Amino acid sequence: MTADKPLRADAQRNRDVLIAKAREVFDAGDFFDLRFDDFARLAGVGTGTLYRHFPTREALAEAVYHGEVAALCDRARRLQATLPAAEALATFLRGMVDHIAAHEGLARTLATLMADRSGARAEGGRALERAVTDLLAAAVRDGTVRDDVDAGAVMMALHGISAAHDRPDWRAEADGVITLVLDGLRRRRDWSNPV
Amino acid sequence: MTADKPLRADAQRNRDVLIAKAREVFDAGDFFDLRFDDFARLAGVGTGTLYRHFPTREALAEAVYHGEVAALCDRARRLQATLPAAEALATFLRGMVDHIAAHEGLARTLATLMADRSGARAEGGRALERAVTDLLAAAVRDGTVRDDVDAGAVMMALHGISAAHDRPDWRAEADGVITLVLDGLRRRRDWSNPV
DNA sequence: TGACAAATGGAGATGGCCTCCATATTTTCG
DNA sequence: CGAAAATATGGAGGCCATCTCCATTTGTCA
Repeated sequence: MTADKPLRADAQRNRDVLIAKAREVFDAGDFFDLRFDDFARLAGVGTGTLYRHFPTREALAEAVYHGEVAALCDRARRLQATLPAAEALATFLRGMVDHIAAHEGLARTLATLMADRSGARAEGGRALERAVTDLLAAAVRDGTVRDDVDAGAVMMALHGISAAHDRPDWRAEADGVITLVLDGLRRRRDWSNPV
Repeated sequence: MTADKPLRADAQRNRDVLIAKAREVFDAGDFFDLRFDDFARLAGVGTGTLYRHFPTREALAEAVYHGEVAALCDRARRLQATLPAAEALATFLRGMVDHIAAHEGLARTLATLMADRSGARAEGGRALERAVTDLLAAAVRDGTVRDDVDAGAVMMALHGISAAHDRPDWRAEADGVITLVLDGLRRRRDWSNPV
């Protein structure tokens, strides 16, 4: 999938600088006040270079998004390797809310730029869903989480959280949703499914 | 709020034509393939007229959105006046899903255009929430719906539904969510809150 | 009906987006 | 190592969508 061609050293360097600068500007929420050409200057490259690497604003957004997703998946894997399953899941989800809260501008900018028919968005979503599925599966194997709920539900909750960013007290509600989800997932003796 | 100034007759006519044509083009999903000036031609007015009424694509989107919200609120009020409360609520929510399903292009276009800091979006959301609140309150008064859940939860569900439009079998899932919500709202004898 | 106000439309200025290519840098190979 | 080939760079300039401006038309009011 990402096996295109090995980039020349300087090209790779420029590409990385562009993505890093983009994340920075996205996060600050300043991206739409900027001419695309000026963004090139800001990153210290010529416009030609910018356009070769990223033909459109959207392409740039997709690259940033891709990196973000990769980092999150990585984090999920690391947590799963070092913590008990249930704890790994909880830590990951709570961390997700922290992450969204800390990078509101980034989330908003990415959402705006990829609102229209972005294959990358779907692909990233799937990658994240796979990571969550793994976390869940481990917890189910542990016996700490019920086995009749799949990752889709959790993903919808996360999606809802990140989409509702303008709610007055978003943070409290988001934490509430996560608590609800974690609580709901816990395996327990109940009326319909006695353990 | 909308008490600016009475428009001259021809101005009002042009404005209406523009909004109607915009809704049509949005719905077909063709809006982003169009030069803004060409849209003016398509609606049968000069570019000057277009720009006087709607300085930006976003302004046009907000006007369409506003109309859409007004129609939905109207529908809620009409249902509330002619049906038993619980039925009115159910019909409204189901109709909401139908509406979103039938106007996918419109929903997508509006979401794209108003993704960025749109006060109109927030305002429309509040108007819709008020309508749902009224429907709920009536049903609570009837005794057919529990009284410890507010409209916010329902709004989040609707929001999630309209945002997840690209899911493979969106329709089934959406219906599922509505069923879940309606079911959850029904007043009943249960373990924690005996009636 | 006349006079004033409001609205129109489209020609043309403006300025952002993107291409193109002469030059510079990296890599490969003798 | 040095030269040739391959790859990448940057920014001047063309192109075209966006938006403004105003001479003309249309509606309103007395």
